[in-house]
Amino acid sequence: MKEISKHYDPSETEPRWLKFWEKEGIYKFDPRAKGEIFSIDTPPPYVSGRMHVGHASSFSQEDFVARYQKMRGKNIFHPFGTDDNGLPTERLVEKTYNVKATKMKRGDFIRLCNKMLSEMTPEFIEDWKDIGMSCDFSKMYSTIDDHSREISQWHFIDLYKKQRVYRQEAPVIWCPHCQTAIAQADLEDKESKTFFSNLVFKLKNGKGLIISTTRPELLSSCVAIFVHPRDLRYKRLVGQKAKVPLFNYWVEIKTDKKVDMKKGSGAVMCCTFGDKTDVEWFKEYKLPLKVSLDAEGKLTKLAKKYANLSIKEARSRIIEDLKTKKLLTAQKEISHTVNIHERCKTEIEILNSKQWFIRYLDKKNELIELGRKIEWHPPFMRSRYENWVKGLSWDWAISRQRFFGVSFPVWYCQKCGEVKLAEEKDLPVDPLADKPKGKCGKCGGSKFSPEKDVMDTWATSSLTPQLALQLFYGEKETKKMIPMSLRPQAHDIISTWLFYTVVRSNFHLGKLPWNRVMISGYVTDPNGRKMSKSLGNVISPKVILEKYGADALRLWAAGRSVGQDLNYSEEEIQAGKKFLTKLWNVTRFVMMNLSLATLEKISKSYFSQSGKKEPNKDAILNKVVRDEADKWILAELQELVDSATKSFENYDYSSAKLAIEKFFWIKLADNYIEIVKNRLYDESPKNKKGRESAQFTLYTVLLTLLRLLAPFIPFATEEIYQTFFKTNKTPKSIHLCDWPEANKKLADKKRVEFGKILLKIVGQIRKHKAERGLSMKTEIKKLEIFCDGNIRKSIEEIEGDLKAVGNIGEIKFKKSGKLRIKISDFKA
RNA sequence: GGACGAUUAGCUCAGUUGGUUAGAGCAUCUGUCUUACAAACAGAGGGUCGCUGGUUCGAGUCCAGCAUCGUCCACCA
Repeated sequence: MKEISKHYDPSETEPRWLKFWEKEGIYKFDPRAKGEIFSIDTPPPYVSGRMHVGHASSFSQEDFVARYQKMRGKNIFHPFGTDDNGLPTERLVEKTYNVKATKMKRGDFIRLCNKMLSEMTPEFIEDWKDIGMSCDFSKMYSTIDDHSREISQWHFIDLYKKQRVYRQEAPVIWCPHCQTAIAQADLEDKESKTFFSNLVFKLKNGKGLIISTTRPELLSSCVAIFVHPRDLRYKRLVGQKAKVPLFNYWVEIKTDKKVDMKKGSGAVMCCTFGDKTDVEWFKEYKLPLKVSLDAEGKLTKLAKKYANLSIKEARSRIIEDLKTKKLLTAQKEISHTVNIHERCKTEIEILNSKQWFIRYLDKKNELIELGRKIEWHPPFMRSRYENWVKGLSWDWAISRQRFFGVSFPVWYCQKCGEVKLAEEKDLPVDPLADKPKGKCGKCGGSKFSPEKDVMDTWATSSLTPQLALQLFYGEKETKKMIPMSLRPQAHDIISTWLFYTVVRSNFHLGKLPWNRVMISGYVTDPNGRKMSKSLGNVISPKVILEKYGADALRLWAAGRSVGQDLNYSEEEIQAGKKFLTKLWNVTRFVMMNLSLATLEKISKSYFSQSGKKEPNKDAILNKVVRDEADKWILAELQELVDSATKSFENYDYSSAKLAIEKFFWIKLADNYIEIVKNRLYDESPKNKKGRESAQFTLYTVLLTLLRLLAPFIPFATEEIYQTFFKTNKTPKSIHLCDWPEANKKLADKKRVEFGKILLKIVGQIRKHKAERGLSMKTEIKKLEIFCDGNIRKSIEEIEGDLKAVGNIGEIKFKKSGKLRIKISDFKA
């Protein structure tokens, strides 16, 4: 027998098994392997710094499912990729190298992005390996590599042909900091303080009309004034004109129901563009376009003396001038919510510009219907999706005036402006470097200008099913593999990644991208607050891994039901580590009491010739297991297998974990082992059969338990399996073993019920001793049990075990309907 | 303003279709070296299940309303 330490040391075992799994290709995907395919659309994490603890928990949860399904005999497609194109990478590059993309040559900047990624990515991925993800890391995609660019461009062309994508000059949401158009989904809310100012617009008769606004800097963009049609105060003014202060031109007073009579003076100026309502009015009333803001968020020539000022500067200068000219009657500080760009937290503007859009507003109902066809775990997350789709009011703007992204496979004819698409066989293309083939289809022109914009990162990441599948499959087979089995992801990107993927899959293939989704919650700090750098409450998974190991981290992640937020608690992770120590000690106990020869003998009968099949149940039943206590724990085990399987089938890993843990600690460690201890210690010939029964039982229980635990704690279970259970006839890794099946012959409700009685008696003996401050070893001379005939019969069968566990001299039975015990005396 | 979730022991959470005395871990207290484990074990204390009504023989569980917290969305003049 190998010497084994008292404590389980993850820092020693985990790296060792990581290497082993990689070397043996345990998680490699083989499209031709046996078994129904279970495919997972793994979220490609964004390469920016290190893994977040939120990642660690949600990826662990995904991995529980993957490992379970693998043990169920499915052929698991569990790919891995990274998301790295777009603004966050650009911002990180700018920060890391202290450069500015807009001030550099485009090519130099892109080279810098690629350089940083190639340096960062390998280390970044290590974190995912370290937490024990069972992904096939041998083939990976990145959303900016040639593979992804080709697929993304191909799908753009597909959309173009299907007339789902269009280019149009229109008001778009614009980030002045990133200097690009962005999508509705890229917005966040921010509460901010500002001044609500009352401005005087002079009427023809010399009187003043009060307009309340928070955006006086947009005055030169004012194109109309609106009042409510039923507002009696202004009824006579409708159709008249008013003079824009400082800029002294006339705008018409119009009516619209969207005006809130109670807000400010009840009269509002419409600027192109201050907000979304302005856009609606602009379109509805065909108002003129007056652009007073440029791409950088500075005022244009239209603003005359305020040109080139920033919004903030212009605002205060205009306020000053209005004051001087007595055109400002009041100003009060208010707090309002503004939209900011999620990536850089800058307040957004609305600018008119030419952009590519994916048209989906006409498909809202269909998209809601599709959402209803997906199996949601947990189900209530679906309403978030529906809510989002119902609230959509802009088509999806997919062009970005940035640099590090997938380019559009598009040129424009210099003569007539017609779009010239790249040919599919040439993909991926860089229109800035490559030239289109042939002449303009419309006018026959042969000179073209490239599209400089790049695609929104979601336009590529919404194709992850295709990106992942095409690493292993051709185009046709990929189509067949969709819908995939599962999309796991966090709830904060339901309105982006999840929604966009549904959109793309529907437009390209006319079907769902996956059959079910599993939505994970957030990780918050111990006080339930979201972790963020500004709060300084971010916990790095690296620190947890070093201190407690991946298994402990995973156990913690398994502790919250799907979709629920998880607050970080070091105590809970410690509890996970304690569980591992306990598991280790139970294993040591079992192994100390099984000689190698016995192990071999039992192992032979346990595994059939094929080396992988189910245990020989009849052998267990008829030949080896004979004691009641053994049959009891085996009956409990069957119940556990049954309930854990049901939970996993329902994607309810946390219930499975709870049940397994409870069985392990309470039933097995605290009670069963205590009960059979003496039977194991007694090596006398007359106890041979009793001893073997216990040995066989312990072996069976432990190996079954290990397999149940393998999805949660892949490292510790592998260590134990490899050290004690693996033979040349068994699978080379526990992660290639079958998931245990409940054995109906061993399952026995009556024995489970009897177990409760047994535990009650043992509990009362322990309580008796504890209350008197006695050692558990103290001998009890006589134990009287008051019970009915049936129970007496069962107890008599385990009399030996019971005497041993309580160190009881003699057991007497008294007839009684209600179970109780009497401990008459004991020796000190 | 809308949608969704949460509210159960000091703390973190379980609690299946309504059914005996509402469970676990951590923390607290008492005891125990017991040939797996003192980083352990045994035992104990601790809860008006957010509030108010309703349905029911029976409600932590179902229904209605309210409150507090969280998330997403809308509002942004």
